[in-house]
Amino acid sequence: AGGAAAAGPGRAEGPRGPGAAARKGGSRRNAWGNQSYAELISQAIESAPEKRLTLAQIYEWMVRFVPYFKDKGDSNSSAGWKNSIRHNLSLHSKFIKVHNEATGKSSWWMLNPEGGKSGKAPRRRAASMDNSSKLAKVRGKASKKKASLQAAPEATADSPGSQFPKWPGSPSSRNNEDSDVWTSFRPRTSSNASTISARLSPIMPEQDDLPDEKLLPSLVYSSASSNVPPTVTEELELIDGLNLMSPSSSMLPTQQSASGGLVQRDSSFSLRTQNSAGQTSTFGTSLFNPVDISLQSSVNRFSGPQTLEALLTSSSPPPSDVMMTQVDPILPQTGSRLNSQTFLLLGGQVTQNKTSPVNPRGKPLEQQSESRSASALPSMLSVVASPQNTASMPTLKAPVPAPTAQDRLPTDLDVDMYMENLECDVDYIINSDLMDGEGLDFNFEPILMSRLDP
DNA sequence: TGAATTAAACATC
DNA sequence: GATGTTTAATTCA
Repeated sequence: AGGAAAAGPGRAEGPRGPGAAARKGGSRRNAWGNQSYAELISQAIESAPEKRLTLAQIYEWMVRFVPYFKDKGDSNSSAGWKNSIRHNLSLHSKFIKVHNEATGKSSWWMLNPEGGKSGKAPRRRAASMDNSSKLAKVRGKASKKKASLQAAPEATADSPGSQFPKWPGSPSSRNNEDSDVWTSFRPRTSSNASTISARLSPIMPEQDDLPDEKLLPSLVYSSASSNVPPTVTEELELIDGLNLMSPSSSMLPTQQSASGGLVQRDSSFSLRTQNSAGQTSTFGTSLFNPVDISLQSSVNRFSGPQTLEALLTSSSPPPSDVMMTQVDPILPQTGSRLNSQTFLLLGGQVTQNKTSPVNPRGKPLEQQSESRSASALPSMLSVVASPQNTASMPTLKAPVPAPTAQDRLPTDLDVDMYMENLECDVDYIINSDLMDGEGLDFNFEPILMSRLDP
């Protein structure tokens, strides 16, 4: 769940598993550290407010945030690793490709909300297929691909999951684009597609009842880009007629977070710029890491206990430091600092960075900064730091201790439950207030019940 | 043995 | 040429 990043696994717990990699004190698994390409990619995507990046942006991210690739951005030295990046994107089901009609360029790559495990796509491993079966199983890749990419979305309407609901809120989503935003899941993930789309709905418990608390964040969010003009609201509503509608305005800072992760408005803290191609680049903020992600999730879901606590008690001190981080994003000069920060996140490779105050690329940051350096400002905290999220800022201070089995002791649990209740209530309230009931059936009952169920 | 890296063939735009 | 998909060889835990 939660894609690579979020969910438990967060990574392919392969033999080299999470642990191995990250902890393997000392030795690095790869030249850049212990993270796998898939993890790096996941982080890159996660770092984008919209949780999606084009291939080129992923490359960029690598070059900017992973020292090892810093000097390997040129075409000469990049062939290899870029090939690997592409290979990984295609190979792992945790990455999904979303058609990018807006720019007419490459697709967006996102994390599969389904998690896709780090693993291999369902399809993969046709390993020992003979040619004939291979061809058959290729699922008419070529043709189909083309069809899916060019034909109207509804083309495959019947094939379960081959379709994806409109995807509003693309960073670059301009009104007209929104309507065209659709995804074309590769056959590989088609089996999940329906599920995925289903998950867009805030309440998607049925699907696999999994208490997968972390699924949502990664997907649900983007619909919300706050830059989506009110007029777009209707479109948003198309998606399951749920949560997506709030964006227009209404959401108040606190409400946002209160909406229980159903709608994450990130634009507020995302840095978004347009490059020459007119393509909007948004990068993000919260950089990586399962931890960070979970943090994000928590935030979205009302920030979890701590925040709530803070809210309720209003005793938590305004995280001034947080503010600072939030600010940094503006400057290019933060490059070095950034990097170190980044690195911290990148699997604890602090060593490497720390020592090398990186000057983010010899070249004038400006250009990049101009168009995307924003990305760089991975003030991992920004997510919460945004003014809008002020309320939840405190969360940062207490970097969510990944809930361990122990943490999940009754007591905490109770608190969580309590929180969750609040979350739902708030949600309910918000929704009712903002949506006039409009026949939207937000029935949290089941959820609550099940959660409360001892 | 499976996950991951790397290389490369091949297709599409 | 960039982007994507696949296959295969190889390494590693």
